[in-house]
Amino acid sequence: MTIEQLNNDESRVIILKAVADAMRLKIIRMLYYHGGEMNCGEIGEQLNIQKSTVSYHFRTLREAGLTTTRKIGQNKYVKLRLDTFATYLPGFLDTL
Amino acid sequence: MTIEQLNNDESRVIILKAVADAMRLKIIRMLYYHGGEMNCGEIGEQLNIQKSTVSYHFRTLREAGLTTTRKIGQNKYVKLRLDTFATYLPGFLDTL
DNA sequence: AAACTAGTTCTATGACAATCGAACAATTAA
DNA sequence: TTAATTGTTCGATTGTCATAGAACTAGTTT
Repeated sequence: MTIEQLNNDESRVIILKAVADAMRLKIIRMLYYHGGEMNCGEIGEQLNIQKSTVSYHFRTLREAGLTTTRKIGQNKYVKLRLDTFATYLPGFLDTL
Repeated sequence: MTIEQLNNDESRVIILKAVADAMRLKIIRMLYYHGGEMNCGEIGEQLNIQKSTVSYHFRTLREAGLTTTRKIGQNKYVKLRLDTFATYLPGFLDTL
């Protein structure tokens, strides 16, 4: 079940909930100001929480359609889906 | 304690959480498309939930700085604070 | 092959959120 | 002054969310 299959309000709520968390805001801000992709570990290091928790937040963002993930070897690279932000939260990233 | 006294991320999370709920999205949409102020009862009627629940959602929106309230006699009128939306969620209302 | 590294999944836990119904307060109408 | 109306607050319930730690998978290094 991906975000695109839900009706408008359901996906909107999922997206907003995904963004409505201090940790995930930090992750989004990092990704945005970094520009491109970031290693999951790289991000996790700066958050000072367990890797299982980091993984949980990445999943939440991915399932909300706010990020994409690419695996290379044992590393995973995450980047923001600017299209989703533009559709549901236009201008939001620039306020961070 | 009002939203303006908190640091940026704290208020951001409160605002986003306030918006990340299906009922409150409906309320916001109603207020936005109606244009001006609306009677609490008027809004509540269309939501099909108990008045105590409606009151709870109004408080959540107000404490997040997303609405203001004005009491006239026994009625209460609510309107959106467009300034808050513009600052934290620019363009968001137009996506609704 | 064995040890190491990067992430995920599972289970448990504590905190917080949404809802309801009942009691309450304040205003207006009869 | 008693009814009715409009909204708030309180207590209880149910559900969801964020976190941690342990066990696990997949890929890498030695």
